[in-house]
Amino acid sequence: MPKITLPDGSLRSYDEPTTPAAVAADIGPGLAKAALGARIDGTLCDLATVINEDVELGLVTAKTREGDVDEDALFLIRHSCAHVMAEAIQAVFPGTELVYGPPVENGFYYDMAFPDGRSISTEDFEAIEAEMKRIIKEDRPFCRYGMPAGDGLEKLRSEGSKYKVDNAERAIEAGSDELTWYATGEPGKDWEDLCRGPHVPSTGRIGAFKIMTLASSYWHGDENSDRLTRVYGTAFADKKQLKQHIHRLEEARKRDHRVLGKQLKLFTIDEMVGQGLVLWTPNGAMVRHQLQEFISEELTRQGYNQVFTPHIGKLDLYRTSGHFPYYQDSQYTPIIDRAKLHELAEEGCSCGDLANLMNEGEIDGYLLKPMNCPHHIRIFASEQRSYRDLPIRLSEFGTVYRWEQSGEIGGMTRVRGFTQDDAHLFCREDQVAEEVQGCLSIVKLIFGTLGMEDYRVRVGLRDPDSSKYVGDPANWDRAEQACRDAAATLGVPFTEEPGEAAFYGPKIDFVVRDVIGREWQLGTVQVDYNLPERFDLEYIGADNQRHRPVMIHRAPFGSMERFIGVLIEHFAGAFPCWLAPEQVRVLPISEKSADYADEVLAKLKAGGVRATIDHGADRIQAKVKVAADMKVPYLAVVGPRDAESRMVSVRAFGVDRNLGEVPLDDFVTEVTAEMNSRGATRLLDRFETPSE
RNA sequence: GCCACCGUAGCUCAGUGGUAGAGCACACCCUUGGUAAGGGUGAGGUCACGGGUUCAAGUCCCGUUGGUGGCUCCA
Repeated sequence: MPKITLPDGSLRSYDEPTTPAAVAADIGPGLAKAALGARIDGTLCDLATVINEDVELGLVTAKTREGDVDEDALFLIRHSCAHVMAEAIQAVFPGTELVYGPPVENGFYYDMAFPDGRSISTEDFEAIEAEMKRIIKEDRPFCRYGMPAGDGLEKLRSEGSKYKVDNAERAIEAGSDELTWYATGEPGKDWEDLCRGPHVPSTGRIGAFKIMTLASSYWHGDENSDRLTRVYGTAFADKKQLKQHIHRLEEARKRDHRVLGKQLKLFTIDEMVGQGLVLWTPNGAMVRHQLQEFISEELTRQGYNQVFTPHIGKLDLYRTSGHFPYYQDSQYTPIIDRAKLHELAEEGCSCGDLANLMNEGEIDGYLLKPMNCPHHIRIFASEQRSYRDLPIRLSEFGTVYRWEQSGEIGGMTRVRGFTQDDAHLFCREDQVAEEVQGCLSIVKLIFGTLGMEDYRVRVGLRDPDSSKYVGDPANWDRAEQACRDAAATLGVPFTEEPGEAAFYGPKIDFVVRDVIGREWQLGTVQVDYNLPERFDLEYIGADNQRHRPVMIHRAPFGSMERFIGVLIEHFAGAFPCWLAPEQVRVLPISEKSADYADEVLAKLKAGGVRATIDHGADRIQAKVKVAADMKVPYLAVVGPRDAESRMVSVRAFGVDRNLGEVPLDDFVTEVTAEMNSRGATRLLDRFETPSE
């Protein structure tokens, strides 16, 4: 006699076991028709799930009662669409083995193994989609049936799919005593897939779908295992939502930093120079310069000392730090003396021998630095240090080089040479908490000034069951607490992730999303008990004994490349005035105002404003359009009227009208004030502007 | 590195085996116009690179290189 509580609090009683579908039908035919699935005590289920006890029941429809897209509905639709796609692909490519097909953010995928020699191309999408449409039109029910684990495994083995057997074995290992299948139609007759569900009631409920792209993947994510083909698709409740999704992808593309980087001439990447090596063109270099200046000023205020170190260092340095032996795969190969190479070649030394000689330290060479810390450590070690000197905070915009796999490189977010906003703090154990805290205050300030609130924070803690960590557990506890406390002060969501600490210390990471939804790690703050040990660092304590300092690595914005890449997207290329490469463009109405326009330009430049002038023969409409294309924050339009009254007519990026006339001197003063205050005061505040 | 797609003028792109195109940008001329593109003329290409098939290749095939999406990895 199940009693069912609905989301509005109302109660329905049944004399015998029922299903969400039946409850929906009781409530009304509209709901029965719209329901795609159910939430039973919060768990997403099929509409056909039998209810034989008291539960809280919610029915899943395409839209929530507030009218938003229901994420659970999308999950059901996409998961179901993955089945339909798999069936269609098997129909078009007989012999294809299925591996795993889950819904993911923005869609779904299905990993599959094509029969020998067959491969799928985007040209096949049309045929597959046609087959999918046919299956959807047939509106076949998704029918679930189960079997005891042993019998189910037997069935799968007899069918001969090693991947599905593997999936089942994993499910059983995880504690399932039953395996379930979903047939698209009649079990035993129609297509089916091992699946725990849930699904929409029938194929016809998949409103709109599209196969998006192909990728390769590895079985279990292991590159030494089978290579699989991954087919990505997406599905929505209706065509309109699908269309909106595709439109959003197109819009996102417009603010992609790679597109804007070209359009606004911020940077270029030249295949002649090398993959993943960013050339900062003047506009981008100016943005970077302004940002570095901002960061540097704050670091000075916080007691950091700036240093400069070279781009290479001896191999032995990185043997000591551990970078060379442990992270060889992601380094450029070492630089070895030419004469030495000739000599070895004459002795018949092979490449393998050479690698061994380097690994064993028999020959030395130089490494393009993969990290800045060893250099900074040697600066610390260059003098005897007293406890009174600590903390010592050495900062550098330090350029490092890493060998990333070619398929990974892209734009400014993943590159092979990049400049970190790096610093290393050397402190006493009792100073760790305060120093970690200090590292975060700059993050707050800079993210705050830039209006970047959309980031998340991960606190990486040690895995309590592992012994791989170096350092004293009591110190670890304190350092972990310091990281937690510091993260809490940021006022953004943070997660604690046990097991995610480095072996040498706990850390705090900052993660942001780019315009196409990919997550990127920006900065990090890491406590390190390992390197001071490896380099035998010490200071003299108040007790006149030698002590080991603790190191903190911190690069809160990660790299200038990645950070500015993300920043370009954050502002959609429209930088605030203080960061913009070109802050003001002077636009004379005609040649008659050329002299006055030149005077305006000269005054702006004298005030330190990055201003240009457009003396072209175009009409003012064209000049405004061209300046808007470059997203110049302020336009100073000057014509005979302005010259007469010694004013400029102001127009601001993003405001589609002439804001009005401002006396020339006021204009210069206010733009300068805006620049110098990094946007704390704005010229725009002078006008009544419509809210953006 | 793996899979798929792509690389044509400075930029964005059209061109599906038969004499390389458009818009914007650029140069010159006309226009001197008050807030998101006035008009004309012109210059600009080893169709990423290397090989092959063909009477004929931007177009088809192979290789290389670079880009994009994804996988994997990430101090």
